[in-house]
Amino acid sequence: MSYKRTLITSALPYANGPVHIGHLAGVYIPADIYTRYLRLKGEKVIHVGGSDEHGVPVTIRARKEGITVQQVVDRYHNLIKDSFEKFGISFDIYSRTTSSIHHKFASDFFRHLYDNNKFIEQTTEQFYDEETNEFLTDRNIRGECPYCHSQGAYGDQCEKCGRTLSPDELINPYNAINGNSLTKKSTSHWYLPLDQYQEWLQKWILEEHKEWRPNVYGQCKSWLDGGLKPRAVTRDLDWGIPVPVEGAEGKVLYVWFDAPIGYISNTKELCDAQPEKYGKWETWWKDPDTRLIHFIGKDNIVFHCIVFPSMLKADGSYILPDNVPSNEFLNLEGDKISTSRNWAVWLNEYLEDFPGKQDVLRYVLTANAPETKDNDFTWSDFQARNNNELVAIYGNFINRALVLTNKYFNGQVPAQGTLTDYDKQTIEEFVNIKTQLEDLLNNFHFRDAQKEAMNLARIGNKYLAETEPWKLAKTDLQRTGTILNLSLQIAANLSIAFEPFLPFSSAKLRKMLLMDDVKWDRLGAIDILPQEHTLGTAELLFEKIEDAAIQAQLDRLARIKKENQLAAWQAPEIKKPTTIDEFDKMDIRVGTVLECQKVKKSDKLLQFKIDDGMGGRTILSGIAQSYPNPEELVGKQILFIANFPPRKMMGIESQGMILSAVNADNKLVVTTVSNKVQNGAQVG
RNA sequence: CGCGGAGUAGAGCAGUGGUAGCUCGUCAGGCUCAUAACCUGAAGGUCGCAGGUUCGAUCCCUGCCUCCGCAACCA
Repeated sequence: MSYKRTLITSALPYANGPVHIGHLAGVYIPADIYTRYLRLKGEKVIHVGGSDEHGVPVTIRARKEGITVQQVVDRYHNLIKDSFEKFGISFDIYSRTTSSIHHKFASDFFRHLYDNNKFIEQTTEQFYDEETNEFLTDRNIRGECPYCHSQGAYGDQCEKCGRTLSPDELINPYNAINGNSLTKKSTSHWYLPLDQYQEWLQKWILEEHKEWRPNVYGQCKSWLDGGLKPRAVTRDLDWGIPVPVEGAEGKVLYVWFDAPIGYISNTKELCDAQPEKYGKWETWWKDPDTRLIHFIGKDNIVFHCIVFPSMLKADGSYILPDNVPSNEFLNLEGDKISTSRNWAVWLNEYLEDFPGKQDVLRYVLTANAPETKDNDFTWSDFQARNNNELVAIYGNFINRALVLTNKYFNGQVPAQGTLTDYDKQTIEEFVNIKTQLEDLLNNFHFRDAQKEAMNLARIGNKYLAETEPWKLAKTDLQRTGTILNLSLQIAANLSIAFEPFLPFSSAKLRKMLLMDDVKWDRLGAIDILPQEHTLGTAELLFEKIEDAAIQAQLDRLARIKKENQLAAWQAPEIKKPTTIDEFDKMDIRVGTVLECQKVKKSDKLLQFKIDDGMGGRTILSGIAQSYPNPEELVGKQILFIANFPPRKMMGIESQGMILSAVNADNKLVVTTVSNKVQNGAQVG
């Protein structure tokens, strides 16, 4: 397969929140590694990205926060763009779907298909809110479930009984956002008849792209086997790109129709701005010598492999994706990453907490990339990979080589004398690194490729350990020089090999080596640094990350988890009906805590001494785990049941039961009175 | 319900119809130039469960279990 240029796209992040490590691991780091790799090889390549700013969720968010939709997308577009820049995600252009170029382009794209009869028009009855003048999506309609009759079932599914529903089945449907009741209104939309592309897609994907990753291929096969149906490409909304057809007021292009067109319009924006550098946008999208690669997450497979190619095919003048490397998902500390639950490591926050450590996150996310299945990100793994791999293996090797050179050769590259058999054996181990890396990178195996690069540092450490130049320096300075020369050549190789993965560190290393140029072709060579070349100032390539920094992150997550638990809490169901007579049998009293301490050898029991106004009593209560400092209860007036029969626990007699509330986190909270009352006062 | 992906050493992950691998962690030894880093070696697995095909299955087939996605502000 030969090609002249490569067009790389990264999934457009939705401008409804900051980006997090899942986005980075799933899409942007692999895309960036691949882009940097091709650039390093001197190939023609552009990397196109941008924010997806249409669709319903941004409008909901704006309404919730009382700001305009434009303000929402501006805020997050800028935040996202800034995060990408700081992490070195090297886009040639990062634009947005609200740009005027995109609006015009997407509009023209639609119109062109429309004029060529590529759409079918269908009229359906849909639920409508007369007050807000809007049609509702299935998910925003709620009502009574027709099967289990629970309230609040969604238009697509009942949470209670799990049945799949359609909005028509709901009893008394209402708007989930404002509670308004709904009426039915007919509306017409344009559909892309995917069924007409079925046969063509089957041949194109199932026969001609068997090399796609199993998850991608399998997902496509599943959709194709199920039979494709026409898919709506317009929506009744006021936020988006107006449908460029007479009489289509109030309708916009469906966000999934306009977003991928953003890849094209952003390319156009780039090329129009710098035609001398990038040429014509059509070259990137219509010349069969261009190779198109989409980097996406697994939730986007169907749109990039089925829908968008069908759109391009419908137009007829575009090339199609050559590969769609899709990653699975990254979890965080065992739980699914979630924007709404704030369960994420946000890039903007990471940059504040770990300034200058972008490469550490890049390294960890690549080392543990979810290439074949969902993976887990943990902070302890993050720390371990930094301290044990980046610092101990890579950084340490560089430091050893430089310190030794400074010590014995005043920071000048010594001459490479006669090579011993062991030298040759070592060279043999990494001379093929270029081919190995290329094989892995060409096939999108970034995790393995990075491991291969790290292996070079291991080879370096081993070489120093075996040859022991610090000993030889006393007897044979010439041999010492050869060893250090070779070590420095390995260091120079490392800066090239890691360039796609850890661009900031590679630049830093080149500065330390005063190595001005980096060429992929030189990878594997042992004469990158010339004899007597003067090295720059040595500094540490990576720094250790202390436990305290990791603990701070874990504490933050624990706090969020607790907040979520409280937010998600629902009151338990009311018990069976009882009577006032039953209640009256309980003699509930107020008493003041005189003493409170843990019962020895018990995990759960606290021993209370209570002033009950009748000479005092001892009560045991199983709440020790909720009160690590029991003395804080001393002096409080609490409620207790006074007429339970005494009961021995852990050898102590308990004369009653203290009343506690069970909180959302299952912690028990002792009940008390709002004003001071006499001890022994009755409650009823 | 269905469809797709996944389940392999304490942790995180590769891999293959024929002796099960990598990184980290653990343990032992070596080294001391280096950010107490580095090097060598060892221990540690009925490859989710149950059947089947095969001379032989972790791999292929069937069934089941669990997790994730398709499908709620998600890459």
